Amino acid sequence: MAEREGPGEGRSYHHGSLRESLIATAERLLAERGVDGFTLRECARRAGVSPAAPAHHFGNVTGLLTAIATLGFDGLADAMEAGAAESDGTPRGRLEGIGRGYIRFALAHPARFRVIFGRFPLNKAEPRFAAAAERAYGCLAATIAVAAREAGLDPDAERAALVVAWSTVHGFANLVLDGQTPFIAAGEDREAAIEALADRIVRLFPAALAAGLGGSP
Amino acid sequence: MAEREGPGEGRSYHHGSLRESLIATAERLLAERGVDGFTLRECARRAGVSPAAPAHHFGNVTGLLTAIATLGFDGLADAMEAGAAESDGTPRGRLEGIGRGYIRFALAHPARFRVIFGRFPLNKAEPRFAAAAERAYGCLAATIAVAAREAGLDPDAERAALVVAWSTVHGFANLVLDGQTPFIAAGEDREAAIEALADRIVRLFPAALAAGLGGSP
DNA sequence: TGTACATCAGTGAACGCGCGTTCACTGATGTAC
DNA sequence: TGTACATCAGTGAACGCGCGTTCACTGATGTAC
Repeated sequence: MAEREGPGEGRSYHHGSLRESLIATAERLLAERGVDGFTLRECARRAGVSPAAPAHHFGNVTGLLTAIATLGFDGLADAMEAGAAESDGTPRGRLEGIGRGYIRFALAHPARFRVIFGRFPLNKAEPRFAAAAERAYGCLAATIAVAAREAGLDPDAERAALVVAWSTVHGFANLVLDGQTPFIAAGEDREAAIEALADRIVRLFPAALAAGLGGSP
Repeated sequence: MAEREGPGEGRSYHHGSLRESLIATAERLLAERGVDGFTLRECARRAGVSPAAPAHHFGNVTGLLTAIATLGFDGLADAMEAGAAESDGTPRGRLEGIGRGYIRFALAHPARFRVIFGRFPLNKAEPRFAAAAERAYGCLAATIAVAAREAGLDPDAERAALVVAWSTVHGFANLVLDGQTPFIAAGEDREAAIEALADRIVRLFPAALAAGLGGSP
């Protein structure tokens, strides 16, 4: 993955895997410097390549970001499916599992997560991108649908359940990624606290949903 | 507020309220164009003023953003307090109220909300900014503390309750602001759907929290 | 009520910079015969 | 197995642009006497 960053040492004329290398570099740059500070030239520089090289693979900056976003939606769907597969297989267990997967993915791949949900210029008509986005959302919706059927929710309540579940994991991921964690004490082990909180959130929300949605006026 | 945008028509040499005008312009620009597309020069241009003028009021771009963020935290605290004041006054009611206020603020002032939580360059040591930030967080924490005491939560559970509540409203606000609302049908009245969902979320979460947190292993 | 003068709040030209993209090019690769 | 040649994947210089900030300046305002 970091195979050919920085110029020099044994370069041949052809890079060999510039496409992948540029994506990896772009992700690192986004994670480090945020939305600003991300430039195509800087990506090229870090990949040890001339500023014109990326155009051969991505056309322009939107193309590169769209490639990252596609990886993002696919990875998000994978992570949610993996989370569901780890669960006990019950509708609630699977709901908990996709929540776990969602948070795990966001924290493991901040750049992909941000590119998906921030308002970056993306080529949303690109077929692989559109397919990946639909797959990720479909995974969430299907899992909620099963849990909602089990809980006997009407369509309005089902939609509210989806929005609450999604909002909760999405909000938590964003707060952590944006460093908005005043609830973690100064001396505390940050990593451990985040993991424990994620676990509590995720164990909580399917039960809370079913309970709360059942009996509200 | 839009009193003196665009040059011409009756300008005197002195603007009169350039500071306020620049803040308003910057917010509009941020809401329109997002993080990129926001530049100090464009603000000055829209305020009908030379590119050097903002420096007299804000020093530099970080100063302007910090001023917006200060308004943001103060407005967020105000909105939460107003939400709590509208409630029935019970701990759960007040918790529901601050959630309502949080969402209301975020949707009404997208730029302020984003500047607070995005990773913009801010002068966090600026006293008024720091005070506003602390006030907003304090409002959330105090309301949760009362509700947690009533529900008999231990400190770990109280913290989880805070994080869940905050995450939920924060996540919903972000999804809506980022246009990530595939759960709203194409033909549907978007405004109305968002309001109805916000209402359901907010009515749900205090009850769900108390129920869910009580009996988890 | 006037007047001198300090201070405030703007101007506009200029700076150096890094950006995305284009262009004609060239070295490397792979394929047809 | 060789060889001609098309295609691929890079180079590096150049373009025009808009940016944040600086600078010396000037018009307007407000205050002391």
